[in-house]
Amino acid sequence: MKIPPVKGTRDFYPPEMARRNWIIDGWKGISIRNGFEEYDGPIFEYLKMYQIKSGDEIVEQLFSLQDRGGRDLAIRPEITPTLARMVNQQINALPRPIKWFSVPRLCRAERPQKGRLREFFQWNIDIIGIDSPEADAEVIFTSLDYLRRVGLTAADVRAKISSRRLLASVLRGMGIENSCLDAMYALLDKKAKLPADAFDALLAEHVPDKEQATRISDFMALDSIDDLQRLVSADDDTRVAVEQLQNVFATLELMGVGDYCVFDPSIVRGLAYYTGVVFEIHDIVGELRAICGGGRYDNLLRDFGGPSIPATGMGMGDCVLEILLHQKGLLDSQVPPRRLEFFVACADATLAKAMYAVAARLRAGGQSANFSYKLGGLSKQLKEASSQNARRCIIIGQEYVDKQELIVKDMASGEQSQVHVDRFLAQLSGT
RNA sequence: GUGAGAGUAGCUCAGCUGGUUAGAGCACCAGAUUGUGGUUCUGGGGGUCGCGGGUUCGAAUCCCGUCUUUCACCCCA
Repeated sequence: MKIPPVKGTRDFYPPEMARRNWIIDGWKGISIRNGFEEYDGPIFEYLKMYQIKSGDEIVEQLFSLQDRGGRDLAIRPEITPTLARMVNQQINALPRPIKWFSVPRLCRAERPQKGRLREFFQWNIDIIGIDSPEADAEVIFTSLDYLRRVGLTAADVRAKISSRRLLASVLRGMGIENSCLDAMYALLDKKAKLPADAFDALLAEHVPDKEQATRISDFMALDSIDDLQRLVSADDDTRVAVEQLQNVFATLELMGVGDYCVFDPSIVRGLAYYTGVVFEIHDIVGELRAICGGGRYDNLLRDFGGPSIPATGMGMGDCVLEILLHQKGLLDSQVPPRRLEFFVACADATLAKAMYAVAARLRAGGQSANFSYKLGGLSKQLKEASSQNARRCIIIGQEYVDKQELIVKDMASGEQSQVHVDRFLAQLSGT
């Protein structure tokens, strides 16, 4: 019976595994050089944990199960709740600031489409315990630091930055009721996806007052925070939000990634827990869904039963990133190919015992080494060595029987030399 | 959950308005090559044409259903 792979999952054959490792190793390396420490949690949690902030609709998007004790569990669709739980658990013992990263494997029972699968990896970085805009800037910087590192320039990607706090105060300043804010967020979030006239039509539907709609539309058209003052009445709340954003942009400029960044009021982000700065990084054409997104969530730890501690963070999935890197020719050109240090071959089947022994001695010395199971001709063995991308071939022939000497062949240049086996191994471990 | 497209070898695909034994390239295996690889040449294995039903003398081809997949909508932590 042939069993197909599960919908929305991927098999990682060696070439795909090499890509995945390259991406994940890159994430980890960038996290560490930006001063983050790695953590992880279990791949399932209580189902309740994901209902706290998102309600029951989210349950349909979860892979949930009941264990034998009747506990309702869910495979993690995100790691932020786990992070909140872990931090709350040891909050008094943890030195601040908490700068942590993780690369969890996540599952969501959504219908798969381009850049979205049911199982994926997501790089998460979070800074907990700091409420200043510099922390938001650092999260954005670290995201860009990775993208820059893998070869994406300001001509390829754009960090679009806004603020929930700004949005709320501006909309309130325009006379939108507090109770309508969530509906407005959902609407404004669609702006980038819709043609201009379709958006205006939708806006008119939700905001019957023409003047109000025009002001919102004008606000949404801004691409610089400096132009903001002219359009909105600068009450205290707005002023603070603007200052924070200016601070974020100034810091990003100082850190050298200013040209990647732009103010974009249409960045709202889906879920309700964001409280301040929010951002998404997109491909510049806007053809793909967001490469990553994040922002400030100052209430989440409290919502999970802990003290009120500010936090800001980001998540970047591997699916969209991989599509973009592939499109830009930055994937296969950078993923390291399979490499084997040594392939040990023998000129004659009677020398096989020596071949195994030499291969084992190489391995004991920390070198990767293979040999052929088929004791065919030398030509066959070299062919196999070639297909495994071996750097050097060790050929065991009559010289080995006579004088314990190996032939060492450099596969790139074709040059070969003859050397005593003990001296060769000693040289290898010496360097 | 809604809508549209696609399923032929491991992969990318060809296969006319239904007609003998279903093809190519790449990949894989073997030989040319019994002490020297990458190139080349020759040969080989591999298919219940997604599955089930229907129409027909005859179906990879037409019809219905179903599954899978891709894309879009909803949603997007």
